Amino acid sequence: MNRKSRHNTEGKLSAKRPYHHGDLRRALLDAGRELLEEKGADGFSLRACALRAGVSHAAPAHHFKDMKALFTALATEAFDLFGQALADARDESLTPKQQIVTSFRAYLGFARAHPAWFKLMFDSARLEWHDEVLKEAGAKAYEQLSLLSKPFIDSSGKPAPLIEMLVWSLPHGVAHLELAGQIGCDYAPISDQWLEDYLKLTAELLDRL
Amino acid sequence: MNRKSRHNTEGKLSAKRPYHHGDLRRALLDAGRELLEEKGADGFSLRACALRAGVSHAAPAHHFKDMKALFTALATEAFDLFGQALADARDESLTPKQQIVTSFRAYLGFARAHPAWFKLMFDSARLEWHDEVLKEAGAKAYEQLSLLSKPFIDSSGKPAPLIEMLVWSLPHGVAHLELAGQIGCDYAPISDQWLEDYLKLTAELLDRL
DNA sequence: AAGGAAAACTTGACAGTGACAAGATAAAAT
DNA sequence: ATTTTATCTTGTCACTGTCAAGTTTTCCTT
Repeated sequence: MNRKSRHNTEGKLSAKRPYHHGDLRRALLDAGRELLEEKGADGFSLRACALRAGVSHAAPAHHFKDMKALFTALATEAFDLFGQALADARDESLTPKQQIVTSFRAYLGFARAHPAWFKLMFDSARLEWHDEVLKEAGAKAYEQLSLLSKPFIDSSGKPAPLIEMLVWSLPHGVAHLELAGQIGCDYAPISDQWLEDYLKLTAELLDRL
Repeated sequence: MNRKSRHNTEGKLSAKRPYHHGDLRRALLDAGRELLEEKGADGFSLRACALRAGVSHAAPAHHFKDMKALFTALATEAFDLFGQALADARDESLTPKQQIVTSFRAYLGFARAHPAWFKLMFDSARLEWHDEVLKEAGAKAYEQLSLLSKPFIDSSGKPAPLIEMLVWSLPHGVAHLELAGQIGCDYAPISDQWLEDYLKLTAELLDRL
C-alpha cells in the first residue's frame, strides 16, 4: 500500500504519479465527497470525479462497478459519521428529556454541516440498499435513535416502532424541510434561537408522553 | 386553441398530427408526469418526454427554457393538487385534534399516491424557487398547514412559526422517511394500522400542547 | 384578402455523460 | 523467471441537454 511505485523511477510521465495510484478507492471517495458538496448529486459526474482523483475516466470502474455503487459507498461513510455524531451526543448523566435536546441538536447539526451527505443518505433512487455494508451502517445509526427512544417507550408503554418513528420524525422533518429550502428562505425565517426553541418544545412533548 | 389545424387537411405527414401540436405545453406536462412516475427524476429525460408527447427532441425548448423549468412547472401542479388535497381534508365540524388526524392522513396519503410528485416538490436542486408561480403554489399549500396549526397556536400561546414547523414535521418526517425507503422495508415494518396509531398519537401530543 | 411578423416545430450539431471493450503496465503469485 | 492477476489507459458507443438554423403554421396589420 505504498503510495510511490518503486519501479518507474523516471517513467514516461514526467514528474507525475506512478501508473498505479496506491489507494484510488480512497481518493475517489474523497474526490466524490468534495464534488458532491460542490455540485450536488445532480451535476455530479464520474468523469469529473476521476479527473479530480488524477486518473482516467474509466479508472473508477475497477473500484465501483457503477455510479450507484460509488454513491452507496459514500452514503455508507456518511451513515458511519452520522451514527458516530449521534453516539457522541449521548451522555448518560442527562435526563431523557435533556438527551432529546442534545441528540436532536446533533441530528440537525449534522444535516447542516454535511447537507450533501445528508441528502444522499435519504436519496433512495441513487443508493443500492441491497448492499450489506450500507444496510449495516444505516442500522447502526438507527440504533442510536432506538436508544434515544427507549426511556419514552418504557414510560409510555407504547409500541417501540411507534415511538421511534415519532422521535425520528421530529428532527428529520425539520432537517429535510430546511435542506429542501422550505424553511429559512420563504415562509418562516429560522434562527439559532428558533432552533433551540424547537428542540425544547419537542423534548417537552415527548416528556409528556 | 383548437387541437386540429384547419389548414393542412391532407399534409405530407400521412395520418399524423399537424405541424402545430395545439397544446404541447399540456402534453409535455402530462408526459413528464408519467415519465417521472416511471423512471424517477433521475432517469428522466427531456428527449424521452418529447418523444412521448409526439414531438421532436428540441420542441420542449419553446415551452420550457430548461429541464429545470419543466420540473418547476410539474412541481407547481403538484403543489396545487397537494394544497387541494389538504383543503379537501378540512372539515369545520371536526375538533382541532380530529382535524389533525384527518389532515395528516391526507398528507401521507398524497405522498403515497404521488411519490414522484412529492419527492420533486422537495427536491430543491431541481426546482427554480425564484419562479413566482411555484412560490405561490407552495405558499398556498403552506397556508393549509398554517390553518391547521392555528388552534394550537392560540391555545398554547407559542409563536406561530414554531408550532407550524412542529405540525409540518410530524407528517413530513414519516412521509419522507417512507419514500426514502427507511420505513417499511428494513427496521420497523409499517402497516395501515400502524399509520392510524401514529396519527392518533401525534394528534394527542399536539392536543396536550 | 394579402403579406409580413411572430410563434411553433423541425433537423442538425456539439460537448459532455456512463458504460463497455480491449490494450498497456505494474504487482503478485508460482 | 514466468505466468497470472489487478490496476489503469485509450477508444468507442449510445444517449443526454442545449444551442443554431431552417421550415411550417398562425397571427396581426393593412
